[in-house]
Parts: sequence; structure tokens; C-alpha cells
Amino acid sequence: MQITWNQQLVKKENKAIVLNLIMQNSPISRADAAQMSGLNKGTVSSLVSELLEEQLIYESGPGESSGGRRPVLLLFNQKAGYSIGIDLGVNYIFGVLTDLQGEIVVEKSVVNNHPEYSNTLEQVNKVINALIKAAPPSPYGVVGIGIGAPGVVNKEGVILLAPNLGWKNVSLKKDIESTFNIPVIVENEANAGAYGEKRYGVGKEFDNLIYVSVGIGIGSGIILNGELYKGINGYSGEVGHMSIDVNGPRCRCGNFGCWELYASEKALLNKAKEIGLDLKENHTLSDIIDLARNENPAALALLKEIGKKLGQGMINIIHTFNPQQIIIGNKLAAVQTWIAPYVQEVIDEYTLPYHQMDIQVNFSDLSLPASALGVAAFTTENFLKSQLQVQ
Amino acid sequence: MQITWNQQLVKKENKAIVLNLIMQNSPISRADAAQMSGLNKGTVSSLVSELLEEQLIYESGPGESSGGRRPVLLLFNQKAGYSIGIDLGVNYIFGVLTDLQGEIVVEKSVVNNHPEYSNTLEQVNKVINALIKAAPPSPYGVVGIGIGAPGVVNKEGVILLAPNLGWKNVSLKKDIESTFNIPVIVENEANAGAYGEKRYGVGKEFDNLIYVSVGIGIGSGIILNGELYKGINGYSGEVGHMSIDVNGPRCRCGNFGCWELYASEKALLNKAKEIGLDLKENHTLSDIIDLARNENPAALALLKEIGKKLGQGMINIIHTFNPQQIIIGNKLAAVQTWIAPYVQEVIDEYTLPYHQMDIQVNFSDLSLPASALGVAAFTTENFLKSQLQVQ
DNA sequence: TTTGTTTGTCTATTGAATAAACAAAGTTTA
DNA sequence: TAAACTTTGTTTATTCAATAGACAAACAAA
Repeated sequence: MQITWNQQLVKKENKAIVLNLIMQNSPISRADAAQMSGLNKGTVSSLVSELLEEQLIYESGPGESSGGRRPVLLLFNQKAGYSIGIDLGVNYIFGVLTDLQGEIVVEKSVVNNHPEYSNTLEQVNKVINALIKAAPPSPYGVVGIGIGAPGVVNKEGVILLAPNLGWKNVSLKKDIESTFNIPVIVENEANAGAYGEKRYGVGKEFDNLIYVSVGIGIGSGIILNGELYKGINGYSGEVGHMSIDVNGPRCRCGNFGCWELYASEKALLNKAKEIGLDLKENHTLSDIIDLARNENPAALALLKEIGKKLGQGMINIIHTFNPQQIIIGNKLAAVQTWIAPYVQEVIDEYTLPYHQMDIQVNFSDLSLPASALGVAAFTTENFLKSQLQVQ
Repeated sequence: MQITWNQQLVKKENKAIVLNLIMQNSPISRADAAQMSGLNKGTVSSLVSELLEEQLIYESGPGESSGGRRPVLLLFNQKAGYSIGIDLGVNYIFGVLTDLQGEIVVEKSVVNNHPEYSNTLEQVNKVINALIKAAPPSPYGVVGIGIGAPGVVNKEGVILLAPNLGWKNVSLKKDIESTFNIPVIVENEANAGAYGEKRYGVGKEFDNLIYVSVGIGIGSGIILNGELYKGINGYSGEVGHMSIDVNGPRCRCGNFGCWELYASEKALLNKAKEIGLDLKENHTLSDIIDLARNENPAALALLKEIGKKLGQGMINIIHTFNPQQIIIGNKLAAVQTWIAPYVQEVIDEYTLPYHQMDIQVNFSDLSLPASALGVAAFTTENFLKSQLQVQ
């Protein structure tokens, strides 16, 4: 049943609108906030009073006069609290402590070569502890912990299956909440990455974007009309197992010709081995990058092929979603230089004409930990939403 | 800028909630409506008074007492007005006149073997005229006209490209609005069909469903969280040009191995010709159905193959969206008997385990004109929304 | 017949918004 | 330099859509 409206809910929603205005437009005056929101200036004045009392915003020295009295400027108090975001990789754990506006205050990374659950949980707890200790004093403290995990995560935050970690049915959320007594969100890493790019990365300007996470496998996060779309059970975005070659090789999932057999980090490494690239045992993506930097012809040809295959699958996504933007993130963003031209070439040549209009293809900024920032942002938003609840 | 809340908007939204409750739960008492909505019974009483005044609902004979006073029952006045829905086919025009609850009052179909724009416009106008004349007298009259068209339709209702009609850049919406002075909505036929199934068809119980329209080509309508998702320009759902065989034959769109080369009506007819089915010149889907009914082995084998190919593409959709339901509609719903087992077989065998949970595959009910009903529903909803605006 | 229950109407109250008056603090003009 | 005007922010009276609860009507149960 759709929730009905009453005065309490009206006030809460309008207060959230004013707070969001101040967050996005710092510094801003009450008069401007009233003008931009459409709310009466008396209403804005009283809502702002409450936000000041709650220390979510603060006033700063006067602004410039535009002919009359100088305005008092309001700014979002991003240091009112902190969020933790954890990117749970196959062999690493990366964590950030961010303020309420997503600015990274501290980051910590540890290698984790033994991804068994109990060992990983211990490492994660250590990282979280270190970040909590590093948080400056603030009115609200650490308001939430977000975890981006590779694999199938349901809407209750249970990791049902993480093949690359060897996990099944783990309640990481419950385990961390009981340890720290702080709200925890567990989310699929591609979903988290999509949200991180939407909030802080190359996806900032767009409300309809698909983030393609190209790591060992391929996953995707789907932002539609500004919101993360997760499907009925939270399992949307498994585009790595979208078949682009139904007569092709069998995938580990049982289907044939899945996209991630052609265009993932694993595909790249397998192909490198197959064509006998001059590489050592247990070579990595970095080794191929080194070869490419040195203009090794076979390495360049291999990356060209990967770029084309990546582009082919992206065309399917563009035809299905008609998005504003597609972002390529995770490991293969590192080879942007060598694959981007071929990705674009394939898209230019084979995408339906109307679907090519207004579509932007971007690679993730390598310095932006999108997944960690994405889950931290989820926890910050949940905190602010509950904070505005009328007491 | 997000719209702010005030008393006027609060009342409008709550009134819409009450009206929707009455629509979905006819007949219902004020007391039940208050209980179900959470609104105060005095509030419901006053909102109901207005709806009665506006003739959108009516009272009926008393209901059963549950121990005290008998309730007065309220029903939605579906005959308060009428909507027209037009399904614009490649060689036919099919129209329905529905009441405000989508019940078909009159339907009219004409053959149209000359799909040039001016001729088609004339035929469409004739159908609309006939339906308007057939509409019973009512308080609001014909409140809107919806047109479902095959091809690329933008958000302003301009048909940018309809390859199977040979049209480019036609403002059918403006032309009909100027003729009839009634609000007109033009929508892609797959989008319309998805909404028709969601409202009145096999999709009624689901909020996340994908309607795959398998006609000459393949298109899809995407319902996410109860709403039609159209993409940034209105072009989402072009799954017919999702490549499932990148090394396959070239499609008319320029790409390779598109789904609709394997699993559409056109693919079926082409393949029938190719394998030398015992058919006359200009054979149709009906001819193949006749052969299948007579258990012609080649026809049955062909349909089996088509079923498998249909299933293969559907797996990609299931992995991408994690929907509750996929509906197969339009022309190939007619061969459900002969393809459904193979569709299901492929999906059972090759879909990721978690994505198979909670997914339901259905064929459209052939007697339900989903596309026409879908666009009629759009116009009805727009009318009711504007009607509830505070005057 | 009296008492209790349910439904629906009516009235007083609440409070979050708006409209507008007022105050404060600036700039501009005569 | 003082008066007039402008802009920003605060305060107050008003509006009205909701709620709470009293009351009325019409039933069922004891």
C-alpha cells in the first residue's frame, strides 16, 4: 500500500529537499534555497534552523550583496559524521573512510591471499577497526559501513555465491553488525561501482547509466532514472553471462559463448597464454600492460581484439537500455589506452543510429575507488534519511 | 528540481490513493478504505464526497453488516469516460474503445495494404471516428486516444523510424490531435504491449516484467518497479538487435547475428522457405501453423529450432534484468503449443541457478489485444491524474 | 428493550505550509 | 549626507488538509 501523506511526512520531505539543495550548492543563502526549491522563505528559514541545531549544516561569513542586505551563507557539514566503504577483492581488501560528502579521509588496503571466509572476515574487521580509529571526532561518528562484494548478493545483504572467493551463503552483514554495532550494507561490487561513478565519478551528470565492471569476470550495475536497479531478487546485471556467441565455447556457467569468455581479464590472460605471449608463469594484467607499453605487436593485437569484443557486448546493452552513458570499470579500465579506440570503432559501426545519439562511453578514472565509495554513499544516505525522520 | 510538498499536493496525492483503492477493490466501504490506506476516516469521508461529486465513483446498495451498521459500498465509475487504443500493424489497423477500467466496449479492425503515411492516417481517422461514434454518453466522453506503433518513437510521440511501414519522422500525434481535439499518446508497440499485459494480461501480478514482442522483428517493453522503462530517448528494448551470434549472418541493421534473425516471424518464414517446406508462394504464419497441426515433421522441427533460439535470447534478458516474468507476445504467441517446451528446456538448462528462481515465462493470451489496451490505459491514467488536480 | 458494535458525519484541534508584515543591513540616489 | 530603495532574514497571522474524537445512524447481540 502506497504511503499516505500527512504533515509530518511533508515536513520531512521538504527538509530533505532543503538539505540536498545545500549539499549540492554549498555555499548557498536561505533566499536562494527558497527560490530554487519553491518553498516559502519563512519555511526555509525554519527548516534551516533545525538543520543548524542538528549540526548537519553551518553558517559562514557573509556573502556578496546583490544590492541589499548581504546574505548569510550555508554549507553542508560534511564532517558531521563518517562512512566506511570496503571493496572486497579476490585477493585484497580495500577500505576508505569518507566524510558525509564522499570525500576520502583515510584509505587502507591489505593483501588477502587466503580468501576463506573466516580469514577474510578477520582481515575485514582489522581494516574496519583501523578506519574507525582513524576517524576524527564528530557529532555523529561513523554512521555506517558498506561492503562491495564480488558475486550474487540478495536484497537482505546475504552473499549467496561468490565463486571467485569460494563462498556460499555467507551473512557478512550480520557478522560485521554484531562486531561493530554500526549499520552495515552489503552490495554486489558492480552495483556499488555503478553508484560510486554516479555520485563521484564520470557518471555524475547522468541519470541513466550502465557501469560494466570488467574484472576476472564481467558484471554490471544499472542506474535508471537516478536509482540503482537491482531486479526482483537483487541479481540484475549479470551481463558477463549474456551470450554473444551461442555456437561458441562453453562457459563455466554452463551456457555457451558468454561475453566474459571474450572480454574479461581472465579472457585476456587466457588468450595471452594461448598465443604464446612472451610472459612468465602466473603472469598478470600488469605484465601485458608492460608489453603493450613496449609496443609488443602480439600484445597490441590481443588488446585490440579484446576491445572489439568488449564493444560488441556493449552494443547489446545500448540497444536494450538506451542509456545516456556506459562506463567501463574495474581491472580493464587499466588498458583504456589500448582498447578504447576499438571499443568506440565497433560501437560506431554497429550500433543502431538512433541509439548512438546521446550515448557516451567512458572509462572509469583509475584513481577513483568507485566500489568502495559507492557503498559508503549508500550508508551515508541511509543515515541522513533516518536523521531527518521527525523525532 | 524535486517538487516540494504543500497542502494542495498532499490532498491531490491522497485523493489519488483513495481513488486507486476504490478502483482495485470495488466494491469497498469508506471504513475499509480508511483502514487500508491509513488515512483518517474523516479524511476518507471528505475525499470520497468529492469523488462522488465528480462522478468518478458511485455508491451501491448496502453491504453486509459485520456486527454493526451496514456499510455503504463504493465502486469506481468505469463508465465515467472512455479511451481509444489503436494498434497500428504493418497491414492492419486495430482499434478498441474501452471504459476507464480497460474493459473493451467496441473494437474495430481494418485491413490496410497500403501503409503509406497519408493513406494510413486516413484509415486511422476512420477507425477513431467509428469508435467515437460508438461511445455511449458519459460524463467525460472520450478522454484520450492512444496509438501503438511499430518502430522508434521518441518521448514527444514522434515516430522517428518505422522500417516496416516505410515511415520516417512522422508526427502522427499532432495530426490526430488536430483532427479530434482529444489528447493523443503515441507509443512504441512493444512498450504498449508490455503495459497492456501488466494491466490486463498475464503480467497483472508482477512489477518487474519484460514483454518480448515477437512479430516480423523482435522488440521488447520493460516494466521495472511497476513502471514502463523507456531509456533516455524512449528507444529502450531493442532486443531484436541484441547480437547472440557475433560471427553469424549480417542483419539489416548492419550488425551480425542479431536475435531477430533467428527467432522472429520473419526468421521462421525465411527458414521455412529455405528448407523447402511444402508451402505456397507468399505463405504466412497460418500456413506453418496448419502444417504443424497436421504434424508435418519438418514444420515441427523448424518450430523446435525457433523455440530454442527464442529461449537463448531470453536467457540474456533474464541475466541482465533479473525480472519476475518474461512474456512472449505478438505474432509468435500463436505457436505457443509448438515452441513453449523448447523455450523452457533451453531456459531450464542454461540459465544461472539463482536467476531461475522466481522467474515465470508466459505467453500472451491471444485474445487480449495487449498493445491497444496498453496505450488506452496510458491515456486513461493521464486523464485521471489531471482530473484529480485541485481546481 | 437495552446494550454493544460498526459505519459514517461532524467539529475542534494541530501544525506545516503560505502570505505578508516587519526588522536588519546593505546599496543607490538626490 | 540623509533619504529612499533593495535584499535578506525573522516573525506573525492565516490557511487548510490532515487527525482525534464526539456524535449520529443503523445495525446485531444479549
